[in-house]
Amino acid sequence: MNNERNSPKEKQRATIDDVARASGVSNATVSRVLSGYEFVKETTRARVLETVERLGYVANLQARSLAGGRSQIIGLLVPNLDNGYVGTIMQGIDRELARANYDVLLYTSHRHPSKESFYVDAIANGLTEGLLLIAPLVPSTYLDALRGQNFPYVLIDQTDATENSSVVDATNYQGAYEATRYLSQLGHARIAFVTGSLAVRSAIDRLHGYKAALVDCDIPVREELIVEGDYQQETGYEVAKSLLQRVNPLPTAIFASNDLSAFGAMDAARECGLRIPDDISIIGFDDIPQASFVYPKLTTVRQPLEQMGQVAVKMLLEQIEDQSRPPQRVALATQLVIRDSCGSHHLRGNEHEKN
Amino acid sequence: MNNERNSPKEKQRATIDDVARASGVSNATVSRVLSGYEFVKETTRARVLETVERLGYVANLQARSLAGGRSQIIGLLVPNLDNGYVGTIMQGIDRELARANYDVLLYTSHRHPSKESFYVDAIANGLTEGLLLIAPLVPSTYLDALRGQNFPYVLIDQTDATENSSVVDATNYQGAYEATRYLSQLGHARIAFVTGSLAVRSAIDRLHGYKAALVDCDIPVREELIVEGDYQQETGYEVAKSLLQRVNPLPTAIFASNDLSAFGAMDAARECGLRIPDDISIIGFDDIPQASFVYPKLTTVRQPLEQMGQVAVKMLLEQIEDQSRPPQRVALATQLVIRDSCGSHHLRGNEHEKN
DNA sequence: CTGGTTTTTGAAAGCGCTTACAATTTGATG
DNA sequence: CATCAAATTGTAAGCGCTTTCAAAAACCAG
Repeated sequence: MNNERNSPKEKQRATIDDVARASGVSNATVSRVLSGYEFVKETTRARVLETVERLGYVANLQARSLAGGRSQIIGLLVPNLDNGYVGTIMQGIDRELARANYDVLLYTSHRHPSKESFYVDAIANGLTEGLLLIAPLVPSTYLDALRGQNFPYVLIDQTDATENSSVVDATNYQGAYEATRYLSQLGHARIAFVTGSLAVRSAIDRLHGYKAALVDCDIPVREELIVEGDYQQETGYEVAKSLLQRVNPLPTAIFASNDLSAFGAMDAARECGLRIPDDISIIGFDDIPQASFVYPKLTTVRQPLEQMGQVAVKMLLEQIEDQSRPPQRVALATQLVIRDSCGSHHLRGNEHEKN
Repeated sequence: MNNERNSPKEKQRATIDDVARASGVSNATVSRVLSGYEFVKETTRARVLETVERLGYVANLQARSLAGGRSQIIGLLVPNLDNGYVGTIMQGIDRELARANYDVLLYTSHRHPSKESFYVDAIANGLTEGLLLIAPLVPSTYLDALRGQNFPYVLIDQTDATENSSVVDATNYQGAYEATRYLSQLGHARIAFVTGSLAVRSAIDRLHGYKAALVDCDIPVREELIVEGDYQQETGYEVAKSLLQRVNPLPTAIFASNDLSAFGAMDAARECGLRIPDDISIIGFDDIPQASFVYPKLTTVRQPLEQMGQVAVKMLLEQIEDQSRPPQRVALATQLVIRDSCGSHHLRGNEHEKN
């Protein structure tokens, strides 16, 4: 039974036919065994599996998916990778995907800044079965295209108020509301706010939450205390700095729309000689890993980032399974995480909370 | 010419045959046009391209790579994603890959903690043309397997002292040497050192560089000033804290093996009531994005992370092009980046450098 | 045993593309 | 205009797998 006619150089990888031959069945049977088809005799199944093991056979993905099977790959479009935000979401995505035995084809949204639609086309046309978009800055024409092809996708922390898309995000409005009320309860009345990029939905929601809470707490909304950032640390630093130099009297608290901005604000405050939280309280949003490692530890509104990733994957897989499933929107609850960066405004000095 | 027999539900995607038919040539010709084959008549090429455009045709990757073409995909194995380190390298990888029109299949190394070899098998067998491994913790059996298959791969910031592998890293020894000497020149003689995981090559090299510099500066190497970390911020915090509580007299400087550890050390120092850099200097390694945004801005040894990613990609692509190309090792130069976290030990007080 | 079911398998037709190899055109030369 | 080489295009054989469809085996009641 000598089927070895490999080239001398490199040993050929075993194909399904090799396995079939070696276990004395047809390739169809091997295929059935491998895809968990029900009606295969137990002994045959065992024999095939043994051969697979022995030959170290691994199915060729391209062939499999070409032939109509699944590629077991989903696409993931991310805006960047240099801070923990996206990474944390990806952690959740990865975990859930591993469970379902899927792999990830990674796309960075800045790659083809010009011909974006072509890009998405390529994604949807490639071997991915579905697409996950994290905080996409993509124009909605993108999504229209995907929807047009009935291609499964889920938005995570989405930008657009796109209808008809499945999306997972957090309760941005409520989170911001609570954070603001928390500051108010600590006695703060001059609460500055650093927004995110206002092109982005979450940023707007957080801003609304902030304002609503002020109103409910009988604190006037003062526009000069609201400055526009873009979720970047550096920008957070800059706008906070200029805010602190410009406004008089100083705010006693700064609410930054995300942790990165909050870090920037912390630096700005310190550079202005303000102690945190003694002279000024700072609160963030997201609770990225670094939040608990800056000094002082940042009080922030936690977004369940990992969980968001997981939920998104589940939704996507369901959609892949049943393409007719209507779009779903899920907003996961945020949670105020009290650490050390906020102090009471009544008890100024050093009696701020620690935990 | 009615070839439309699509199911009513979803519009079928155009295939190469559709394009061929629509432009009155054979699919072989279309294929030639698309793969840039030389001997195609200009007018034909134009006609085909026009049709491609019109039909919005995008080649099916699976089919293409099955048929022996390239998949234009490489695998990327990363240890984690929640700090900027890996992300920054990926930025470089992505940029270079985009240039060559490749995509990335992302693998996280923690996914199949048990059957790792199977995992790598699957990678090498899948549709990737090559593999990039960032700071892999993989046992060398992994690599043996890859090498056995003559599968192209490049290690970035590698763990093992594996021979016969292409690897890209930075001049860890020299970087650590310089940083230490810098501290010495500032007048420090009690310089503590927080290592990385000593299972990792870079950590060992940095430790060696530190020690060598001490020797060259006539400073005795004192083991009690060397504590073992693992490149994590939290661990950096813990070991630095216990160091500061244990050692007397206190070190006047801490050299942490990476920025994350340095951030941890900064927190620990502050909690011990030490001012940075007035009471204690802290220096890191890596220069991840956050380094310039912590307070005070971290003086550190810059690793050209993006560039490392780019170089690795170039090497990998070369290897894919010419599989017989022998492994290459490249160490990119590190560079001391002086910011605000180190002060002179002679001029204590507030005359530390700023830039 | 026999006829009818139910299980289990195999044969063969693609999936969409690349790539020899062969056929056809075109062009240049004598 | 015939001839030969070069340029251009078409034909057809897979790549490795899934999946009908139908045949072969196995099983059961009568």
